[in-house]
Amino acid sequence: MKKVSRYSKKRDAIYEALASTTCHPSAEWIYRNLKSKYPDLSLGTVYRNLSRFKDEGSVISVGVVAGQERYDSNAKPHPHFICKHCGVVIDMHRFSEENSLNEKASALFGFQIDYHELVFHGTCKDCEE
Amino acid sequence: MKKVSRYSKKRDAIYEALASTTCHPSAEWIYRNLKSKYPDLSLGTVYRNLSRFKDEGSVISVGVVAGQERYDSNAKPHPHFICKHCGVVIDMHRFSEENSLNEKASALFGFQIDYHELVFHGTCKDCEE
DNA sequence: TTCGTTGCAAACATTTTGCAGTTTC
DNA sequence: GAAACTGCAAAATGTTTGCAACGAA
Repeated sequence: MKKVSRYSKKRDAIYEALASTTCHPSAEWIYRNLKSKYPDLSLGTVYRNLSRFKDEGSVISVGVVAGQERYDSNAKPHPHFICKHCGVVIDMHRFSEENSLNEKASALFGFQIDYHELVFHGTCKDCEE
Repeated sequence: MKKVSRYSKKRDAIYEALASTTCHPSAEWIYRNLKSKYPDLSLGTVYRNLSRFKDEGSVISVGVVAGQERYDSNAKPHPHFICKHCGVVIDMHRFSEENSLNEKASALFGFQIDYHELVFHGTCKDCEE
């Protein structure tokens, strides 16, 4: 019953576009980014593949910013910072304060916890003036 | 230039509906909840007032769950748990592990941080079987 | 009477989907 | 050749908005 996966040049390109930026793009950003190289690319294909990546677990969603879902090819959860002015999404890797949060939360509340999201909101350096 | 605020029975009812539940409802949930008591209530009014509450700071957004924005009348940020199966959103008050996260993040990265969101994802007790 | 608030429906923006044609294997 | 994949455009979904009627001060 399982669907066999077949190679697709565009799927590779979509993943590559996502993996080679740190800007946590939206589906539309990826679409515009690839449109010049693949003029017949369709937005539906971008959505379909992003959805597939999420199912596979190779891509995570950073959440919805200004109405658009934003994606991250770094599936290992890590904190993010979102600027309330320009909407930029910035990784906060080295910030590993929260390694044990899941266990603590699980112990306290008894939920079965897969992962957590930690998102800081504020003003980025470019928007400070 | 500032708009004077006038009393509105429906605005009160919308806030009250939000404040008297712990389910972090969507706009549509509030609409359905009030529809029997206010048969001529319109969904646009719910959205308009929720948006107003957010601007005033009396309500915060918990984020978008399954395509719908979810609201919380407890404007003091606190962690949440979201079940990946049924979408229930649960407060995690007593969990205050993260009081100093903002300062730490600010010191490390230099951003001006207003607040953060901490959301755990997993399976709630009802969906475990 | 003024002008903030609402209902309604149309407009909007993002995402999903059906289908026929294309590509991979 | 079978079935996965895609383009396209239509549909679905959640939210916003314009406008005339309504209601609070």
